[in-house]
Amino acid sequence: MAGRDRYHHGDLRNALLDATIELVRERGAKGFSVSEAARRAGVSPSAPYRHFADRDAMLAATAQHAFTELEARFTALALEPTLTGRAAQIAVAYVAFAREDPARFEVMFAAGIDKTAHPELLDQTRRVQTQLAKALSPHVPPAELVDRAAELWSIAHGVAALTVGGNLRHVVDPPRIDTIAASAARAWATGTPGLGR
Amino acid sequence: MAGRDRYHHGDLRNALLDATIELVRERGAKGFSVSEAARRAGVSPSAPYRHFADRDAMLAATAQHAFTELEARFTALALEPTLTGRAAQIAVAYVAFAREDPARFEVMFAAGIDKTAHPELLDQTRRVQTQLAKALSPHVPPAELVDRAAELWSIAHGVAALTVGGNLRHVVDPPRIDTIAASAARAWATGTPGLGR
DNA sequence: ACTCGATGTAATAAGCTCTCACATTGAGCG
DNA sequence: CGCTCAATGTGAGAGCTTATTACATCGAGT
Repeated sequence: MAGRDRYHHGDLRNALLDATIELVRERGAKGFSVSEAARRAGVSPSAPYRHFADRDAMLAATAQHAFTELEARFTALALEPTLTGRAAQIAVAYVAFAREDPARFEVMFAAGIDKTAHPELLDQTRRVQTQLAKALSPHVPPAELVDRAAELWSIAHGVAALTVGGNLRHVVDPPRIDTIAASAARAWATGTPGLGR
Repeated sequence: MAGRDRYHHGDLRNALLDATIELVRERGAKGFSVSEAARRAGVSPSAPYRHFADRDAMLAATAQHAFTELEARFTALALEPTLTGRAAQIAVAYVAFAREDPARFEVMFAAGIDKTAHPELLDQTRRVQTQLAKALSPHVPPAELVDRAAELWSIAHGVAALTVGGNLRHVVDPPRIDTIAASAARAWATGTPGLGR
């Protein structure tokens, strides 16, 4: 509770981050505004600027939080033993992550944030790549790991991005999306030369 | 030439579309503004509203133009005979299209346009899907065509989106992107059960 | 008790989207 | 040849937004 109507909010930064993702859910990244987030947190329009450099920084901080959630999702997977099993498992988990909360995914990849201006986000993309490489490592020659991980990421990301972007809407209906992700990943793993199973 | 300083521009709609894509190239979709586009076309800030319902409609019209360019790119392909050949060829062409002019790709997929509010764009997505299905049709059982085409699109789109979004920047360097696209598509085609080559 | 850094406010400049009444123009018709 | 009308462009303005600046308030330590 922490008594309302106090001059100092107490946890404004987090309140603003909550308001941000909520706003993106309601109106998309385009519809997000610093002012409205401040309004919802019950502070003046200039208060957020004590905690974030600018509008983009608020979205970037939200994106970073989303990236750590994705990271956790991956580490929580009980990886299957085979390459095809893992590939499908990872792709399905990635797509599920995106579809559960499209706003999260939008902030990470389609909010127009310049990642070179927010190095912490570049770091997060490296971590994703690293996690995928680690999952593949038992089944892929070390020299190919980077490329194979990028390929798997691309497959999962492609299904996720096209889906949440509404580009497959009149082509594949939602329940079948998981099937598409699993099937594509499985075929990729099966056809990947060099090794696997 | 068509004499300057005339009250009526003569081809304002097209001039605005040119200004739009140019602006997106310079500043991203987020940085695009109706006012600036009008300024560049040499008309008042309200003139564009005679040709487009709102800001989104300008971006949507630009996106539609981009979709027709992609369509043309596909029809111009001299398709290879094998499934793996075609898959790689299509994926590489798609990624090349995205990388040649990332602004075009951004407007199509990451400008935050609500495609359900612009049915002509939904149509365009269906046409992409259809073109891919047609390319795969000789090698894939009809019952699977829709899903397989969506899978190939996802693979190509994943590589393209991650790349132009800067998410693979510190992982895979640009020249190798084509390799990734071709390799992923080839593996997918090779491992796709049911048929192929 | 006092001070000081952190956090919030008020006021404001500048820019944007979109609307509405009005101006200008060219094309077709009598 | 002259008129009218629909299309196209302008000007002014309402209401929003981002971001800055000077000022206010508060709590944690000394």
